[in-house]
Amino acid sequence: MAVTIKDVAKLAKVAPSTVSRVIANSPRISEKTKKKVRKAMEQLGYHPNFIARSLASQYTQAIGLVMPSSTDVVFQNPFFPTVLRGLSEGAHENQYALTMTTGKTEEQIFEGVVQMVQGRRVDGVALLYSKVEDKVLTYLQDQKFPFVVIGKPFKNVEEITHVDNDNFRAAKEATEYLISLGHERIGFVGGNLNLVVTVDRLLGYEKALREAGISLANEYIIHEEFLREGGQEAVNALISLEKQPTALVVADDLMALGILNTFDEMGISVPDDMSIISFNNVLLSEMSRPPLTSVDINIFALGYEAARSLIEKIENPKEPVKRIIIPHELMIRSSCGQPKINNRIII
Amino acid sequence: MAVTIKDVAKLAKVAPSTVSRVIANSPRISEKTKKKVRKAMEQLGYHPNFIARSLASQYTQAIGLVMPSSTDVVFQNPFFPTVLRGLSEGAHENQYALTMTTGKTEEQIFEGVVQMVQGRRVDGVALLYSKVEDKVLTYLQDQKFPFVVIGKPFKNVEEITHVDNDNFRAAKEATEYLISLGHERIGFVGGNLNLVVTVDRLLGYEKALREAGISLANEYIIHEEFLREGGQEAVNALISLEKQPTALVVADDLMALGILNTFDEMGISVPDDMSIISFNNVLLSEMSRPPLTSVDINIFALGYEAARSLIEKIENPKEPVKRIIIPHELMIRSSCGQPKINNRIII
DNA sequence: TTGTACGCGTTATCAG
DNA sequence: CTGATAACGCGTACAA
Repeated sequence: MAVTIKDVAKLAKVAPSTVSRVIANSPRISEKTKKKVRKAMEQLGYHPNFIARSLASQYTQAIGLVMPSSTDVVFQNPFFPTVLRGLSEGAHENQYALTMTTGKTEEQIFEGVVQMVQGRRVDGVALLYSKVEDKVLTYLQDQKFPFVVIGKPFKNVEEITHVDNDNFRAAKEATEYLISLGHERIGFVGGNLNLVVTVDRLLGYEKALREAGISLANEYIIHEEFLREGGQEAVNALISLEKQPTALVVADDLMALGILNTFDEMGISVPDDMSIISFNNVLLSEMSRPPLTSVDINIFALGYEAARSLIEKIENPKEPVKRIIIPHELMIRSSCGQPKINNRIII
Repeated sequence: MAVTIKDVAKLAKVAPSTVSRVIANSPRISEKTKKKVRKAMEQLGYHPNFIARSLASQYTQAIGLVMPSSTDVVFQNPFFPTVLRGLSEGAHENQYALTMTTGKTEEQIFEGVVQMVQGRRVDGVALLYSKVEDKVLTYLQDQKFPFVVIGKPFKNVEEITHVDNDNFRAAKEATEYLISLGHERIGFVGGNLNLVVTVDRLLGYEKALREAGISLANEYIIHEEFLREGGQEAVNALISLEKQPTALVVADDLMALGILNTFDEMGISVPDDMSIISFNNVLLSEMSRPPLTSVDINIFALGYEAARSLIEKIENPKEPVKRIIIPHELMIRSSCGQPKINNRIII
């Protein structure tokens, strides 16, 4: 059996409770005994047992991460390693551990969350996605269990602490950028409409067009699952139109890659024949040909702030609901070509 | 406070220990009392407290995942979401939870592992990487703590349970494939030599050349950090050679993407002027232009089997050391062109 | 400033 | 088949 607080106490000739207080660095212990106890801990190679501590103190110093369905293509997105990194850093800085749960079906995920929460395995939960009508979210609200969502909650936005980008504005700006380049027939390719982020970006796109006096065309708006196949189908639909768009707002870098590919196979040149702007600015977006103009949403910060705000909420339950908006930034590369109007390049 | 085993006991009019046995589904409890107790649990919405259970039973039903340094570019690799998926599934099937730890520096990672292990937060640990001289690995061995590594351990291969591909053979076959296509000047671009996988693949490459009677050329072997910049520098070095290689074995898909890009910028055509074969077959390898011929190493299976074998080891400490080799498969796409000898395409 | 004693929610041992 | 009772390792009133 491992060395416990009692062993340390015995060696240091103090009571176990004293050792406990030294660990907690209680100010009511004299420096002298602290030194003595610490030396004993050192000698024995003592490490506190988190489990026992959790049971006694009723908190675990761990936060639970809920990932989207692992079968979902979204899961393959480089987005996740990056949020994880942010969450990990935010958690680490506050000495919190990370426990994650996934599942193939929604039901499995839900079960996993219930286990984490009811089993008291974690002090709080971070949802790494946001979709409409989410059972998990409702459950957490009912339980009044501390949680934060990365992305914008589908409803009750005012009551749920969340970390998000202003995706509406980001999409609006992206679209406006295309408009400023002289485009008027602009298409939108989005992912699953169940994801709130898709909706937000769609709305921003529409708003920009409306403000510019460009009428919306339903056939310019397409939704496909993220990634490769999605890209292909989207392109086919778009290309078969009589009046083809000259530019595309694509809701995700990976999907944009797929689209880029399909265009290439069809001999359609990006950006000469078609401009593309997308979102997330994952590492790959600068590795494509042409490199993608993409809206950087600062994924790392999303994770980092999520961890921080969640921990804040855990440690101070009275903390008010917060909405943290991470700034975005348009990264201009080559997929929209040089700025031009009437085919004349502007300098 | 949440509902406990005692509350259930009271309602069902039995002793707490009986409830505990019902939870464990002990065969020594009559069906009648089981029913009665279960009904009470249902009524009260009882969920067992994992923490308390862990303390009493000395096992946590959780496994710890150790990721490589989060600052490392490797971390961005789509490899990780996929192993995670495998691990998650393997763990889930056995009702194990997943706890992860990362860190910016090696020291941080090490600390995290010590916390997990000594803090008794997990029953076993999976290392999601394998590098030379790893402090973490040594520590786990010293502690005789159950663990498994994904990849091949640097040393003591016979004493460490691990899940790996036969990267030596995979690289040999990949190289042989290029040779069979008529190539003789074949370069190798690998990542960090601290990673065992890099070494294995390099050795396989060399073996294939030797067996084919092709002499090794040092200037054909390049090591760069994975990913974009690495690709560029590698290409520059290769291109400036008097006798340029006609084909490249690249140790990672992402790096191959970077290389592909650089070639494109330089006006060098893949596969016409240069063939490329790489490893891992991540989703992106089919999305590049040209789509990459890549060795599929079945990343999901790596994770899945790692979880399974780790859990096996946890639940049966006498389990012998195991080496699990996941089969690989060459996915032929377009980056090596059509098979040809002496410039004549074979059909 | 330190020690004693109890409780956290379970499992496990030992009677019965 | 079931019920007391004692751990598990630590935190914390309360007492000293």
